[in-house]
Amino acid sequence: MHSAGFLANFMARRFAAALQDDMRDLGLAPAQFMVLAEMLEGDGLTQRALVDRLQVEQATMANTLSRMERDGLIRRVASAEDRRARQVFVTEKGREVRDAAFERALKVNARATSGLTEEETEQFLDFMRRVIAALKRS
Amino acid sequence: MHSAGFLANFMARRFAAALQDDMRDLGLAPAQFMVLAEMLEGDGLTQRALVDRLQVEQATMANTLSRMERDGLIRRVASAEDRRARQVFVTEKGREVRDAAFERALKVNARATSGLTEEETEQFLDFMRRVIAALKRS
DNA sequence: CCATTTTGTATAGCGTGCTATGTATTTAGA
DNA sequence: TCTAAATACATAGCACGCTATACAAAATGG
Repeated sequence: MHSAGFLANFMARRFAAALQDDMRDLGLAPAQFMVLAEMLEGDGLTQRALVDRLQVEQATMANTLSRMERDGLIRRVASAEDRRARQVFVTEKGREVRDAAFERALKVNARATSGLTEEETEQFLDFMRRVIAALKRS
Repeated sequence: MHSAGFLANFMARRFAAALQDDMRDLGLAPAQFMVLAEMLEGDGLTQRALVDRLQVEQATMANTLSRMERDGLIRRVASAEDRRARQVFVTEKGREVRDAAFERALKVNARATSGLTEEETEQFLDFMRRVIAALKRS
């Protein structure tokens, strides 16, 4: 019925919509949650480090961080070692929101794969990784 | 390493990037290609019909069609039977661009699944459909 | 037949992604 | 050392997705 590309796009939009719905009351958008989640085990990361981990372009991250700073979820502090860089710190509000959001994100993932067995879910993740690898730019 | 949601998002972006790269010279963006492809077997569809087929919101489609009309890929004509509706027709330029784009889209899909066997690819598509179904709004 | 509801589009406003570009700082190399 | 390259970030501008809203036309129900 539909191509792999179409399904991939549609599935990603369903994931984002589910996350957005579940986090609506927290005032947290999907990409913003990813940033907070990435700093669960320590903040103070530079924008560059977040770009590497979350696999988005530098400009995309800069804009997402601007919105998060505007909303009081993070603070950006000029780095002492490298004056070009700015370290990102999660605010108290950011931490509170993250805790609630994290559980909901786990549930979305669980719900998404609720129609798959454990083994199928593993295969599914593996397939996605292989497709991503195959699409790496030449 | 990454959740299903993260991988789904990343994979969809890789698909879109691959399509965009390959169609850059045609001046055709991914969502625009989908519209043209959907009308391969006959145009004159209303915006509503395209929304149903391509599974995006009505407002998203309206905006995409506006850009396509601006770029001379389609024409929108007020419907005779229903004066609310506008039928979408592919222009000559749209048809030319579509023919070239279609082959490239097939190649992107082929490349994406080149690391999977035929059977794995079938499983992969099935998994995505099941995940999409599981994420349907309640 | 007329009022209400439904349907088809358009628009505003926003988040997220991208490329391209500019600027400052740091690093490397001649 | 001093210039050139690389690096970190910001900004502009665009595509595309969404929700919310408005409006006109069609369909429905009393």
